Amino acid sequence: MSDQDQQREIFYHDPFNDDQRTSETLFSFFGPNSTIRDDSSPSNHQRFHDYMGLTHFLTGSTDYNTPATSFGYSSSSPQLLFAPEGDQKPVMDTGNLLGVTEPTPFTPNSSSVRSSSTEAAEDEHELQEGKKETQSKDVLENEGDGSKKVIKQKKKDEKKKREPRFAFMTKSDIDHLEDGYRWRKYGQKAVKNSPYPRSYYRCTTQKCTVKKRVERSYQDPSTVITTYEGQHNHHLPATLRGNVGGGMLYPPSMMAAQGGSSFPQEFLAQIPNGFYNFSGGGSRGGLSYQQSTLTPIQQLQIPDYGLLQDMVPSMTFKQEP
DNA sequence: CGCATTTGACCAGCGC
DNA sequence: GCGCTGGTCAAATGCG
Repeated sequence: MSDQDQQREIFYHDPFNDDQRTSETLFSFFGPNSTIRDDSSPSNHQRFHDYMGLTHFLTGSTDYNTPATSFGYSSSSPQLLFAPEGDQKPVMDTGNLLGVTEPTPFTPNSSSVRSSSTEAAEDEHELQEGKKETQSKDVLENEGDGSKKVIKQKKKDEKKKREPRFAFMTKSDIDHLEDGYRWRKYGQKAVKNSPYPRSYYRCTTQKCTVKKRVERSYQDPSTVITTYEGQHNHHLPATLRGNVGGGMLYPPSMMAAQGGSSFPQEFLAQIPNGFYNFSGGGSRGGLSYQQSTLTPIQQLQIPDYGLLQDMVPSMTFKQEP
């Protein structure tokens, strides 16, 4: 994979609006001039409303499964690389917040544009998902040739199913960021053209099929790319390392948000002046999590929030049958 | 002892 | 058809 490919991996853009939007501040409510807290601005209300669309897309509208539970609680910054599923793949990516500047034009149904490793990997992953399930089914059910066609069709059908999935990038020394859930590592693979392996995790909660992949960007080793797949069908583990809901894992400034059901708003409100890099962290041992420090990521280029306005409704539509 | 991690093997999809 | 690749499995191992 070329460097270009690697870069593509982390900056998909709105397929419909790249040519219409200003290049200055995308995702402006996270930006340096963020006014998300300014309730006096009607436009901000609108922005907020739209963000909730995004949130619901990500979470399937389950409060306990907000993106915040995935990245807000981590010890690193939520630089959202929004990777919705579906053929259109309108991936809004703030991955280029990390110093990548040129927006990548997105053409719906354009496999060439989609051919990032992340995207491809996700597709691959999804295929594997269907594969794995059908694998056993094949063994159990496919005794004769007659059923092969049925199995194939099954695979096709399953291929269409996509778990809600999103990715984000964080600046962190820690590969596997705490997010409040318990994960079991079930695999690790070397990543092509990268010295850093990709790790595969599965939620340890029974009947929860959520998975995540964690890999470090070889271009920026300080950047961790985390991809979540699926939605938790449970709340945060009650006794996670001695902390209810893993609450102690997060900086006090984030605590208010965690307890509430309307976390996304509060979570966002907790992030003043754009994306931040939560450095510091804590001990896995239990209560010894120290308060994270916040350091702004200077090289951020915040995407135009207008992207969201146009993207979210359709994405929400796609994701919530 | 129970649980998590490691790691080599395996499988299927894809491109050539 | 073959090789490459990503994703998963599962036995072995480590750890508290």
